[in-house]
Amino acid sequence: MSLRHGLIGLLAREGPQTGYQLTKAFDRSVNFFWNALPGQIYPELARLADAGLIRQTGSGPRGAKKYEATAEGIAELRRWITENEPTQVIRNETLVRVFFSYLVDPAEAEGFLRRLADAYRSYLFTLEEIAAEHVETLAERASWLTVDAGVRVTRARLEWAENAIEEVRRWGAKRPQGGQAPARNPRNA
Amino acid sequence: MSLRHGLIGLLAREGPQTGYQLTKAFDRSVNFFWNALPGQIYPELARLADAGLIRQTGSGPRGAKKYEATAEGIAELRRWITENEPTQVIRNETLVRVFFSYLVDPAEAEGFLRRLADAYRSYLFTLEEIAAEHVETLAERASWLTVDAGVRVTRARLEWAENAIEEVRRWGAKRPQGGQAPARNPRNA
DNA sequence: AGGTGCATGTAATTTGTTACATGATTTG
DNA sequence: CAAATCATGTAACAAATTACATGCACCT
Repeated sequence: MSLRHGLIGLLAREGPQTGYQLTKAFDRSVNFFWNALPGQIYPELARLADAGLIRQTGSGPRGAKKYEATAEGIAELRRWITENEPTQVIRNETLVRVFFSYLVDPAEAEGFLRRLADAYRSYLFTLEEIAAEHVETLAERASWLTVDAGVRVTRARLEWAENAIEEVRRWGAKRPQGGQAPARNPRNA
Repeated sequence: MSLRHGLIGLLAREGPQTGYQLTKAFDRSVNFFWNALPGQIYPELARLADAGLIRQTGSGPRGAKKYEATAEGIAELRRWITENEPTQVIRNETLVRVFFSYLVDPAEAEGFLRRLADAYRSYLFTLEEIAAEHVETLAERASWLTVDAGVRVTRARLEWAENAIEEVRRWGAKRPQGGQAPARNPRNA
């Protein structure tokens, strides 16, 4: 689990924050590679404070609690960053769909891939803009590395999708295989 | 959630199976992009049967239940494959580590990236072997597309990691920033 | 016949999502 | 001051992981 480490890290990186500020900070940075919603962040902050990895330093406007990372929290974060790689979780819904896409009308599969390619293109554009921003501190350089990873991977995915569209177009001639013939109009299914 | 769809799909693709056979089939195919353990698969099969998306057709050796996909199940799978893309979940622990890697000794960060690059290299090798296998049916072609996605993305990640190693080497000269100075020997932390 | 591993499953726990409740602040 | 929206949180639920229990089947 890296939500806890992401939270400690953001506190270490950007100073004392309230839960709300952290959800915003998540959106702007870590959220590119780790999603988290308020409903998970608030309880996790309470648990982290219990565990002594973060500490409440004061209060914000409306009963808000400001937290900061403790030395123990930062030590734990450091330990986690360099610990042995756990067998990593792979969870890619898109590829599950593609794996079974031979079951649907090739035109629908193609449409799906086109929408996907569009999404990759616009995401790539966003990432490239961020990657072009000026970078100075070590923290910014580390952050830039994650953006660069996003750029390279998204580029690869886009090229893949464009290729896959061509491949699926070639399926157009044949009937889809397996199971019953797909409904031409899914609304009636 | 695509576990349920993965299970229906494997039953549709490879005929009636027991839970155990499905966990094996998972390992060989879908597992490359969607992890699932027996502890999740068995209960899910029971739920799918309840919902009428799969059906028990017979029994295997030791009280094992053989399932097959029903027409309803396949219809649901088709519907899901082409439905509008849900805002996709991003969850990449590696990048969380890299984002905060400026907190640790650059030598440790470099070591982490080197192990990562090694893992990518051997994974890439595996995928390239699979991609070179002979492909014939539509189902195999769809499967090949997912392997090709893996190859391209892993190649991009490997190139990224090799680049990132060079970048992190440049950090070596400077002190790590933020928080307290990292312990040189994490065992004493 | 007894030991080993195969195969199926359950239970407890953790993690993550969704929906909602509440009050505080700002804006018109 | 009323309406909108900001901000914090909880509760109910769903999904996923881990650890474990059980018993069959095969081999020697």
